[in-house]
Amino acid sequence: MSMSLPLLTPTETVACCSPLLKQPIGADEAIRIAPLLKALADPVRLRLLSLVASHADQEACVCDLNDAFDLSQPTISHHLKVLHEVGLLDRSKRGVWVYYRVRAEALSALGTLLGGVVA
Amino acid sequence: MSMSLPLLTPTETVACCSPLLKQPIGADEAIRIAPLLKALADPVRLRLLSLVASHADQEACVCDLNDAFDLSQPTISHHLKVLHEVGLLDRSKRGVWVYYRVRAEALSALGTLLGGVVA
DNA sequence: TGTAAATATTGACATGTGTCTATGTCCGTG
DNA sequence: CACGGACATAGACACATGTCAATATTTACA
Repeated sequence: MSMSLPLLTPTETVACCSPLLKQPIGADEAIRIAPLLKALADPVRLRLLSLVASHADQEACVCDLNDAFDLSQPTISHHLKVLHEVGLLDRSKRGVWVYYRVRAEALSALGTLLGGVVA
Repeated sequence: MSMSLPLLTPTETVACCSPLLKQPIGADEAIRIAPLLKALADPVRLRLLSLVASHADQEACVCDLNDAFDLSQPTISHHLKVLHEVGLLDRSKRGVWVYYRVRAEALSALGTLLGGVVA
């Protein structure tokens, strides 16, 4: 957290468009970030995240998600677990149902790292 | 759209897409984007990308990169190939040396997809 | 209490991935 | 032309990952 880099040479300024590109990332930092990207780097999980976020109240129960894929229930459950474990999805149980919700801060932190700008 | 999206590289796909959270991403779209994230989802490749971008002129030759890691030369070559194949690194050979350069648009497109904002 | 529904966990399997050593290819130089 | 250096490719191997069927767990309700 919190690396402030005040003085930039012209070259550095040009290079600057994302924290990743501003300066060499540390080995430990890379090890910490990679699992987040790895969790996202699957088509099913990308769709799951997007589906949950697009759902009413930005949350969805597993029953809704299962129907959206041609995959077994345990497989969906597995993917949700992966996203939850890296902190991209919040999980709350209400009765028999389990609801997942996107942790937008986590996602946008990743986006910022890569240098994106919201349209 | 939907005229013909057959021949889009992963990079092109990301470049034109709305943020992941605004609407459910399509299955085909997810399949094209995931490889980009997968290429990034490795600590060594994250550092490679960052190192290349931080280098003078935003490009680096393999000889420089090899020294920065405690890995064999073929392993580094492999990772660079992965990053190159998804369009995150440009490659140019000059004499005996090969120089890699970050394709910043590709990265920032990904960032935008995830909803990040440059600080 | 017993049964059914919603999720999670387990175990198995095929496939993918990161790494290495060994070898190949391309290029400059003597 | 031959040699050496820079980088890529091939093959091998251990380990991780995505998927499923089977089973367990939790909860509501008759």
